Amino acid sequence: MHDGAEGARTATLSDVARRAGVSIATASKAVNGRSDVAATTRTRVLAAAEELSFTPNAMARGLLAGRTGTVGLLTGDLEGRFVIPILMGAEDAFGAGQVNVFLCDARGDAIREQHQLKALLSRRVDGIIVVGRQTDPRPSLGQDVPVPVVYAYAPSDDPRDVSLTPDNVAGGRMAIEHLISCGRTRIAHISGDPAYAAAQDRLAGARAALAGAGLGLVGDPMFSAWSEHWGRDAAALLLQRHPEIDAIFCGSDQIARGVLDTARDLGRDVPDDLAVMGYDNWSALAENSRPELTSIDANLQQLGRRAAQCVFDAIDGETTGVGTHHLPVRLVIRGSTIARR
Amino acid sequence: MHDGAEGARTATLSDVARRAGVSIATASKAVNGRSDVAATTRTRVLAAAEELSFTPNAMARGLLAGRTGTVGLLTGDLEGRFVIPILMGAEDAFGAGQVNVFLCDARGDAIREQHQLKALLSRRVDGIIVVGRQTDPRPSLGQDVPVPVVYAYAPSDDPRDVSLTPDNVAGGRMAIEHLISCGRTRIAHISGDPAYAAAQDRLAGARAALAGAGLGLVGDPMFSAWSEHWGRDAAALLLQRHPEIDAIFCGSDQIARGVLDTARDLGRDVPDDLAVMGYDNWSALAENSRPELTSIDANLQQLGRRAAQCVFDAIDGETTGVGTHHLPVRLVIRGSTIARR
DNA sequence: CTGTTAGCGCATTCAC
DNA sequence: GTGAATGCGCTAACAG
Repeated sequence: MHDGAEGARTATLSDVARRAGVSIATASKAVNGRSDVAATTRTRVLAAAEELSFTPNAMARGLLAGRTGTVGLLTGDLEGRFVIPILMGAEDAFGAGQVNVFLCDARGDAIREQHQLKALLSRRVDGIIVVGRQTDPRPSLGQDVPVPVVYAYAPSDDPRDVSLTPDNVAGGRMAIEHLISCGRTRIAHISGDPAYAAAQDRLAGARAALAGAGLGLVGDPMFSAWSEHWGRDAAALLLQRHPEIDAIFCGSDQIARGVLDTARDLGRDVPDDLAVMGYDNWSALAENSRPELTSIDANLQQLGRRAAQCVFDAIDGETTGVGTHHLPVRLVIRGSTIARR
Repeated sequence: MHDGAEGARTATLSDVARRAGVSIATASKAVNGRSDVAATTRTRVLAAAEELSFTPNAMARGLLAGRTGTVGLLTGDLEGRFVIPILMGAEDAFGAGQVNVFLCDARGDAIREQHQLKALLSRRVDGIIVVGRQTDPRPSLGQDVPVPVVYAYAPSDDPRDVSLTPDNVAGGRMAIEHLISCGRTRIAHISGDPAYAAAQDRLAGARAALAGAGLGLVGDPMFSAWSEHWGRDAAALLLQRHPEIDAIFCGSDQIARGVLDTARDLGRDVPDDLAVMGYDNWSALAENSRPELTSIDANLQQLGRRAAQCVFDAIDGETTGVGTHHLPVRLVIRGSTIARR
């Protein structure tokens, strides 16, 4: 039980020193494994520390060192599916290096974000990762933040900042190349909100790949919402208008799920008669459909780790190239494009 | 840009004091809004602070105060869908009270958890929330942690600890009561892994509600995995064996999605011919099915806030009752149990 | 090898 | 009202 009012504060180094019968300085050296301490003294100190369950005060340490061993993770919206894997990757990378992470959710509010930033700076974090929920550029925190800042997923709108974002253009290209390699030539595209850079980038990649193969999209790309409902409705319209279609590249797994639903209703066999691709590789959706969904994975956890690495490097003075870095994505093939046998 | 090597360290209070031509003590009082400072002096100090963009060092403050204004969020698995809303709720509740949150993911490893705990204590967090990913009891951190600990979602196995977990028994009861109120009497149950307390608790609640209405479950409850695939397979078997069934209560939304799929294949109309209920109210699934899923919501964000409140109270010495508290859940009615008109 | 001294940045006595 | 002094817990110089 933690002590409420009475004595027993948590032990300090001077408690340990007193109990071991040495000076504070010696105790410090012993605890920190410095070499210039007699072996016998060291064991005595360590024993005392153990008995008092001494834990060094990281704040006092940080005060001296000028570094705190903490970083801030500033996110606009924890709810977003994409933020979590990035968070995990970053926490993982930092955790291995004895760094702890402050989590701040600004809830998409710029004012709140300023408060959080202020709080992080007052905690003297050694660096900050800003995680957005879309791949559209977001406002920079500015150039006068006294610690390194790295933007993940949503790049900063200031090219002087360091930003890491998934390569959606490459993703669109890979998707189409995969479909073509499966022998498909009459390919349509159903995506989400056209205001998203992600939607436009994936389409651009898709178009480039099609053009490279001397092909074009069947019909106009269809944009609306990133939802299953839209996927169903769009597929119904599309398949009615262009029954010759042999593949649909979807802008998200949710949309793809809807497309699968409609294909089933219309008696179109997937993948033999119609190949369907998703995007995001959201396993809860992609691995539970009938058939399972081929998709593009943005390697977000990896992206989080890379962001952490950039912050580390920047803290050590090694400056990562500024600007927006587009990180590679990955094709995950499942039954919706290639029949299982 | 943050300064790499050269001068310009972040300003300290003594910088502010010097610039304002006052002593450190006076500067401190002015900055902290203490009353015993002349108005003119205060404005002068504040101006100086502004010009130097002075940010008080929270560590130095914490060193004096004995409190850090930080708490640890120790989770076994960030991947889990259930921990995120809890995290959000807690972060939200703390954020309002000027507290910052350390996020630690132990990745389900007990050793790692010990390390993380040690790190949090060394950072002198004022309290800790332990978030598990299942509602099964988990090992206690022990009674000798020097700060208050609250367990969220996964309760501690030690009754002397404070634990907050959703009331799955009530959830099961509410589900059945809703189905009965919809006029259903031949109700079956398909759930996930029977080793989960959640599965057993929901079933127990369901049985109690059925018994209260003089009813029983049709067939044996079916257990396997928390997946859509299982939902599809189980429903097929169930509806073949017991075609008279008029409602299926599912242990998760994923399972319910599978059940809906099979119902469609078999030509059973939902909800007229067959009512289907999910559990968890996972909106990505529940709001995108055809029809949309009635489900039980565990109010996890609320649970996170409550956990934060408990930690706050404990820090202030007000001890929340120890033991496991079962927090209320909520019925969310959609088209899978009541036809839209 | 060990202990003494001097701060890290700040809030709090208590004299003036 | 204001400022000099004290110390939170710890580490880095030195001096013994």
